[in-house]
Amino acid sequence: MGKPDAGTPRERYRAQVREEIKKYAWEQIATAGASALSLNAIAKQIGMSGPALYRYFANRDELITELIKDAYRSLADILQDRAEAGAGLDGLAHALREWALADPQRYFLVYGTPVPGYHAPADTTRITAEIMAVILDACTAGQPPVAPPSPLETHLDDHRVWARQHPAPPSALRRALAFWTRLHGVLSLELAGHFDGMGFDPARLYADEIEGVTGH
Amino acid sequence: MGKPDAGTPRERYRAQVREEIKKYAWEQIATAGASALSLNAIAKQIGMSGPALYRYFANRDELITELIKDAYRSLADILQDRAEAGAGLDGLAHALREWALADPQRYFLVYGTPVPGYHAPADTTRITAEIMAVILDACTAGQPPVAPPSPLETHLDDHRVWARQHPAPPSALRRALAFWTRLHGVLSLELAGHFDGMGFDPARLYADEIEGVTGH
DNA sequence: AGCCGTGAGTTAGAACTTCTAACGAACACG
DNA sequence: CGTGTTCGTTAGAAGTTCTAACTCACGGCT
Repeated sequence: MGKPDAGTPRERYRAQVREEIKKYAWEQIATAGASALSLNAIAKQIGMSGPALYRYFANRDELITELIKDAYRSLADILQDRAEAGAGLDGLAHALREWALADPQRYFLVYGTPVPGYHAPADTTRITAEIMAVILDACTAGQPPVAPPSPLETHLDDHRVWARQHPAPPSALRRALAFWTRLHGVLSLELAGHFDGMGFDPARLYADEIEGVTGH
Repeated sequence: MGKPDAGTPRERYRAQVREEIKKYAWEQIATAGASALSLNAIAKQIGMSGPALYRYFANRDELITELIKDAYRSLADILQDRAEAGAGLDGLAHALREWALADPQRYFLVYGTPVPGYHAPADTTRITAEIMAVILDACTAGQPPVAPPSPLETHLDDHRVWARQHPAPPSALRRALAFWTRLHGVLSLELAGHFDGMGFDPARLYADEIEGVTGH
């Protein structure tokens, strides 16, 4: 007994078509990138003519925003699942890489080049907070703070609005940021193809950066 | 006396118009991103009608490729200049950040989301080799290799096609990669606005990452 | 059971885009 | 002073997003 897919028949049909639209949208994005996404092409694939899609999404941007939200959501879910399964910082890091490699364009939808005017909706900022909380948990669990905080760590401790009540010590704040920025650095360059033809194995560089963050 | 702008009058005029096209193209990219670049709009700004631009660029992609090449070139020039002026690894890092902040969309043109099909022309890979050489120089000059190489460092030493005859020791190879990936990690997240509303100062995080790479 | 309003899908069309084709005119060169 | 290359033009094809107006069928209510 799956979830009863609550709602009126109309609502259920509507949700179903929305999902089908998004399915073809993902296919297009995976093969040609988000900028090449064409509503007309999607409509043709589904079998209805052009403007019909505007019953389901106000415009192209709203569809893309929805896809970005779904991408964020799937990343947050995976990280939360792994964390609940007892994964440490390195487990989360590997989960992140698997998620990214599974669909590079999905990664770029979240962490890639932003459109200058675009402002993320409130939902996504809430999801990033969820992700940050998982990382902060893992960073706090890592090791007790022993050394006196560095200047940057005290700065982070002074401006911890982004940690949202999380009781992580200054060193954990720093490590969470390192986790995010360093892994993103390796990952985004790899996915963008900047390591192509360089000879070395990106996975080993990634693993080494993980060690650097977790403290060997 | 500046360079005489060699060539026939036709060639000089042609080069001049090409530059004007690129100028307006950069303006559009800076304000709306590369995906919003419109050849028609550029033509209108210059004062000629649409298809005239196709005398100067075969198509939209060729114009963008040209802009990417210019962006790469300007970054390489800046880093080489700073290196010749005696800048160390930290000097190069700050130059990189200044270059990125001066025009975020230019940075994304080089290091941002790639179009799945796109393959960089041979020119740009030569320019990346130039950039890598400058960084490797600075990494080698840093400090003598004392400790035995880590597993990753020996791996990099075994696959040093990307270093192109550069006599950098394994530790310098590792540091060059850290320079690239870690600084790109912080920088790209900052430019993409992912730090917005988080409270802390990205410049301090960047400076701290520099210290991590240079070895305090 | 039957009405009937809401919402889905249609076509037409406006305003864009890139890019090709054919034409005229201006310019540099022999 | 011709002459040919090249530049810029207009026309138009094929694509895009998105609006407007119309039909029609489905689902809820009496």
